[in-house]
Amino acid sequence: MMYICPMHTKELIKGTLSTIILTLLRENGRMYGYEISREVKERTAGKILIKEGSLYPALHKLLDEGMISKEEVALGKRKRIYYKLTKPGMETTEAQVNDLVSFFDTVQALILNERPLSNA
Amino acid sequence: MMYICPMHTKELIKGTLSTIILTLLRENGRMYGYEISREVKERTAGKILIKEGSLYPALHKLLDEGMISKEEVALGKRKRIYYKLTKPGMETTEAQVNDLVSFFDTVQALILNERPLSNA
DNA sequence: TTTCTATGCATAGATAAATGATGTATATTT
DNA sequence: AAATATACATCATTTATCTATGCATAGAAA
Repeated sequence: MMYICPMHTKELIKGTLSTIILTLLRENGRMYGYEISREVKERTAGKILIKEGSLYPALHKLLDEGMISKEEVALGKRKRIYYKLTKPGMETTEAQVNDLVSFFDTVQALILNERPLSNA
Repeated sequence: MMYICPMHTKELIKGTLSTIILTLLRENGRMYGYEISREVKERTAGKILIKEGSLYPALHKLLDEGMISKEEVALGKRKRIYYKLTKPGMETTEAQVNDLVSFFDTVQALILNERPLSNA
């Protein structure tokens, strides 16, 4: 059986991943990487699949930038790394969400040819 | 005076440009590059600015892929290159718009925490 | 008339984000 | 016992966009 993959979601549109991660952390308090990827898959009905090769580097980058902090937890012999937002991270999350939604609105208005109200 | 540039629109989120070009061509029949960049700037109130270094390579790629055709027009001593959609280009435009809007919806639902109706 | 701005296309090199592929390991289910 | 799920990691590749630069004509302003 073949899975028809939408073009734009094949490669996550660049710029959305960090915002997705940040908002999930804001919502859930703390999460670990694998958990994030599961939740995104579940809540988007499999439409968005974050690859490990994208997720872990993105988390490391957010950590380097001071947006999130980490806490390692032992799981028997395995480890799990929980992340949560820092204070700067909370502000950045807010800004990024506004920015992204605004961008989506702008592009949608353009491609769906929704003219400004003044022309309606 | 300083211009505060939104993060995500600084670099056009990758994946949106070709869709923008295609929809404008569908709407206007035929357009040339410079005209496309002007119209995008005008209709987005300057929020989206397509750079020449992005626009012309994108047009050439769409041409190579057979999505658009070109027609060179002499303007005195200058030239202007008009593009219009091919038949495959029309179908692709439709598909890309649906795909992009769907992706936007999915991401927005995720980051704005709009749960599926079944959970409401 | 000179100069600045707008029009118009083009390309080479840099950047960066996401992916694919691969690796290691433990835990759980079948 | 084998397959699948959990859990993190990294390297090399891809590719879309940007920056910077270039050339050239047209029109407006000074």
